[in-house]
Amino acid sequence: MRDSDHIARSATLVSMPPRPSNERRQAWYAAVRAHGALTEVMEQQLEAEAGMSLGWYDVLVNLYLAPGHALRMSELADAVLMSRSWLTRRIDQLERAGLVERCSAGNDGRGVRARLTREGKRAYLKLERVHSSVIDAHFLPNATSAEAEVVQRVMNRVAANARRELGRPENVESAGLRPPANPLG
Amino acid sequence: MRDSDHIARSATLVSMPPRPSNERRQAWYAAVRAHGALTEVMEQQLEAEAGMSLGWYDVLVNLYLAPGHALRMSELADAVLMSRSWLTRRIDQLERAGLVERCSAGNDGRGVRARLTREGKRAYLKLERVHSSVIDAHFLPNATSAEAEVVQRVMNRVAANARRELGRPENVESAGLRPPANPLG
DNA sequence: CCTAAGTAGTTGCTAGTGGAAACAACATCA
DNA sequence: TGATGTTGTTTCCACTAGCAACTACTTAGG
Repeated sequence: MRDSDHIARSATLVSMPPRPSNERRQAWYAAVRAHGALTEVMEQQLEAEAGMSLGWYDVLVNLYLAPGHALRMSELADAVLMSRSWLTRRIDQLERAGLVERCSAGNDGRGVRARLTREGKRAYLKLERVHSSVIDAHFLPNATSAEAEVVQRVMNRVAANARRELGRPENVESAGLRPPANPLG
Repeated sequence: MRDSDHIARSATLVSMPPRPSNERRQAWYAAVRAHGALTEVMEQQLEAEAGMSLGWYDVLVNLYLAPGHALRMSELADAVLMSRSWLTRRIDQLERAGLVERCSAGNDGRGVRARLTREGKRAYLKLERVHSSVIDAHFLPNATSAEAEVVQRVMNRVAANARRELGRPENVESAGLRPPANPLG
C-alpha cells in the first residue's frame, strides 16, 4: 500500500485542527472519523464472515451489475479507476479463486471479458449481505429518516462538487448499470 | 500500499447495492462517495500547494499539538494507530526532510522523542491552511448550519458506535492534546 | 491486398509499502 | 547481581501499483 493504508485506518487524520475556527468544519471531521471507523469495522466483518477484503468488493460489484455479469477488462479498469495492469492482476487473483473467468469479447479478437462464475455470484451476494448488515447495524440505528435525508442531501452535493473539480463529474456508479432481475441469473 | 489505495480512490466502492432495500442506506453510500472524492481533492491540493501528502498530516498534527511539539516514538505510534516499525521509517523520512528531529527522552535511556523543528512547524501550519481551505471550499458551501449540525451529530454517533465495536472507545484525537497558545512556540 | 498506425491486454521491472520477528540498549524489580 | 520486560531499530518477507515494453489484434489508407 501507499499512504492510504494509514489514511484509511487513522483515527486522527483530518480531525484535529489547531483551533476549530469554523464550527461547521467539525461536521466534516466527524464524517471522516465515522468513515474511518466504520470502514475498519467493515473490513473486519468481511474478513471474518466472508473471508474477503474490501478491495475485492469493487470489482465484484461492477461485474455483478453488468449485463451478463461480464465486462471488458478496460471498461472494468475504468469503472474502478485503476490502471490496466492493476486490473489484470486483480482478475488473475479472482480467477485463481474461481470467482471469475476470462472469455473472449465477441468480434474483437484483442478484447477479453471478465465474467463472474456461479461461485463468483454467490461470493458477491455473500459479500453484499455482510456489507449491508454492517451498515444496518452501525449507521441506521444512529440516524432517523429525517437525519439520513439531510446527510444524503449534503453528501451528494459535496461529492458532486468534488468530482466536478476532479474533472469526473458524472456518477460513475450508476451509469448504465442495472441490477439483474434474478440474483443468480 | 495494500488494498487501501484502491479503496481510497474508488468511486464505486460501497456504493452500489443491488437493490437499495433501505432508503436510509443511501445516506451512508453518499457519505462514502463524498469522503472518497473530497479526499482525492485534498491529496491533489496538498501535493500542489504544499508538496506533501495526506500521509504526513497525521504525524505532523500529533506532534504539533503535543506539549513541546514532541512525543515519544511509541506514544506517537499509538496515536496514529500504526506499528513501531512504520513510525520509525516515517520519522526517518521526516527527519531527512528536516521537519522533525530525534532527541533523547529524559531519564529513560531507551526512549526517543520526535520533535518538530521550526521548519516542521511551518510545514504543518502550511498543511493545515491548505487542508482547511479545501474543506471551506468543498464542504461548507454545501451545508447550512442546521444541516452541518445534523451531519455532525449523526456521524459522531456512528463513529462512537464503531469504535466501541473496535474496542477503542475513547476519542484518541482529543485525549490530552491541547493546541499551544503561540503557533510557532 | 498490404502496410502503418492504433488499441487491448499482459508481463517484466522497479520502487515502495507494512508487519513479524530478531535484535540491541536500557529499565525494573527481585 | 541476574531475570524479565520495554523501547526503538533493523532485517526480511510478501505484497502492491505503475511504467514501459511487448504481443496480438483491429482499423485506416493507399
